[in-house]
Amino acid sequence: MASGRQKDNPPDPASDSLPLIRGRRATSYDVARLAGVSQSAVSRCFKPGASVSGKMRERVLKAAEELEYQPNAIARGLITQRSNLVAVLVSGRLNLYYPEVLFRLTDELSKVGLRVLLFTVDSEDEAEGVIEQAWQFQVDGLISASHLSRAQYDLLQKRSIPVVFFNRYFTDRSTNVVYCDPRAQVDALIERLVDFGHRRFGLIRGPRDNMVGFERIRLVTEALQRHQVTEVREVQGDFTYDSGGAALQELCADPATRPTAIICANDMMALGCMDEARSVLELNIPDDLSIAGFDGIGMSQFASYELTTIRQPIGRMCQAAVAMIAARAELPEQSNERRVFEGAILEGRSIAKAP
Amino acid sequence: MASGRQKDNPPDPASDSLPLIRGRRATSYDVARLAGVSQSAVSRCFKPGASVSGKMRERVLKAAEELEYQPNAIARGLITQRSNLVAVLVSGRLNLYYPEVLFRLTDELSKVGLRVLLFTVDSEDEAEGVIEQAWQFQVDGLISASHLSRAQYDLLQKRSIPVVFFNRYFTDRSTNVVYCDPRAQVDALIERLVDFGHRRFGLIRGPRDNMVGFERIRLVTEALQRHQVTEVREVQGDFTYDSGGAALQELCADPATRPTAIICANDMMALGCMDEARSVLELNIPDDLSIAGFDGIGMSQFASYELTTIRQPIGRMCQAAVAMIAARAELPEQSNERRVFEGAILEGRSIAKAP
DNA sequence: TTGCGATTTGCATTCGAATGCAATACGTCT
DNA sequence: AGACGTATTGCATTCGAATGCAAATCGCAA
Repeated sequence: MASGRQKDNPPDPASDSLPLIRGRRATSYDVARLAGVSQSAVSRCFKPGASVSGKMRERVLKAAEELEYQPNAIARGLITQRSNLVAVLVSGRLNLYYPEVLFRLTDELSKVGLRVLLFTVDSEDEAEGVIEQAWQFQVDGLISASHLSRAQYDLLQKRSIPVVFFNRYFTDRSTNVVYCDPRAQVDALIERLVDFGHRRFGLIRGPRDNMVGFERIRLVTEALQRHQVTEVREVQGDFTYDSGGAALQELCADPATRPTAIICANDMMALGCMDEARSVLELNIPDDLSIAGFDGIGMSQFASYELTTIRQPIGRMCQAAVAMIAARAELPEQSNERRVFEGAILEGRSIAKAP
Repeated sequence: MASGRQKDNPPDPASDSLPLIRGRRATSYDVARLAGVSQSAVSRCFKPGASVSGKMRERVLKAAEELEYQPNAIARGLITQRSNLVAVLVSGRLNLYYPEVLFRLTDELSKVGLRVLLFTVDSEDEAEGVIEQAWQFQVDGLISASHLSRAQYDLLQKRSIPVVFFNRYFTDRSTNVVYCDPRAQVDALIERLVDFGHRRFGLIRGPRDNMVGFERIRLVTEALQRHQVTEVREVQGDFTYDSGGAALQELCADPATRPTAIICANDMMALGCMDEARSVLELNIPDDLSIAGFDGIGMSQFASYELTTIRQPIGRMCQAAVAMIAARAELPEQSNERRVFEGAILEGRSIAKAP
């Protein structure tokens, strides 16, 4: 055994012990010593607006480079009370919508010097642990693309951890939130479908606790009412591909009264729907059945689908979320803000005249 | 109002300063004072194997609960030299293969008490910054599902940051790596295709610097040679959906000699291929053209595709990667290890007898 | 050369938890 | 009761960088 075997040469005092195990890193003291200045000076050279003379900065940076010194973010965080970490919470690992968001958020955060501490949850109660972890790591904020219970949210509030919800909002509390309001596009879409002669509609909802999904369907319902469309049936989905197919089956149980147009609360279900329609019900899209969705995920535009959908401006939404969280990391006690973006219709080939 | 209203018995000297701004968190000192013990005792109560009597533990935990104390991971990291952070580096935001991996890795890491610091890169030179950041945050390890240059890798080595590559390997260095060897499945697949009468093959490569993609195509090529298949054409792709379609066009430029079977270095290109074949070339899959891929991403099994592909056991691979990084976070100087997993053929409906 | 204000620099302390070592407390045995 | 061994506990220090304040230095004018 060769390990644990280096404590037998105690003579040397303290200074030249650099060829160390476990790659001991240079500290600001090491740099200070090499440059012949104080540790504070080193610290200042790495702080943007600090008062340092050009000469000093030069010497320190040279020494730092020589030792490959990089400030220790952990130690810095301890003293400044700012970790520069932002917890990002995503759920729905099954929903390919989140990866796009996640990557964008990561990019935007890194542009403002914040790092992503990633958490994933399947169920709501897992969020409990996430909050504890985030708290332990002193995150400067939390961006949640997932549901948080009222109690969980209150806990974050009490600990003054800024929270921004991404595409989630709630009726039981006021929060910071970024989302997309598809009202105008829904109206346009429904108008077009009605003009195309559709009179029987099927709507596929999202999971029950999801306000965004709920709201989308509500907007659709209202628009349909405005057009005096009465034959509207809603069925429940859960945002997954499979649930889209299952929901379609439900809607088409009686072929005589099956809808001629289907609106899904998200794209993934719409894809499931299209596939089920084609491969099981042997319907032609869009000739036999029109289908539309929400989100505008990349896949929806694959040649097999070319889904007509209402896209969210994900890029701008991510920027907004990051701007909001960054501002609150800086100045925690800002009032809540809602940033609402317009959607846009992404023209596909999944809707047509009613058969 | 019943809250925040217990400071009107002022006799005690310094202890009642709790209703603080900016949600000042309780520290181990606060807990110690409340429990009437030393700070060290508190610390020990939160350390698994420490020497604490039952009585003490009980008192401390009660006080901790009352103050909602949670140890500060940042401070702990500073003294223990262990951040419990693992950097995870993913690229190819366009490739839906990574999200699945990312979510699995996150899960597995959290099971062993490690948190994910997420980094995304588009190009290789961005990795430079990632390494600096990871270093600043004292990560205990790095799992890379992305390419790292030799120099970048050496830098990590020098700093003794353990690295595990996920599905990436290199010829110019020995590393820790987890990957899937599809040899057996490639052989079986090619044998089947040849039995089906295919004699003209098209292969779509991955990006040039990607050894995994290269190796896949190499295995295919060798298997074909063993079967005396000589009409094999390779074209270049970059793992994206679009590049799959473009590559197919290239392969089918001359309809007379177009391949009857196509093997793509990943699923995403295979999907692009299928869509291009159907919607532009008006070919039937699998009757006119057989297509196969690699990875086994979720989408490949959507009804529109039902791709025959060679799946990687992502779950086990993620577990392995996490186990490797966790072990090396504990004991850094372990020798490099390669964990190789078998693939599995995922039966779809995208291959058939040659036309 | 002296003096005064404006910069720079260093000193000393701080953040919150972990831990080696010494000091207790506890238990057991004679 | 006395002696000794073990299990707990507390003290003091440490990790690495940031920062308020005081000391030192500089520039410039009189």
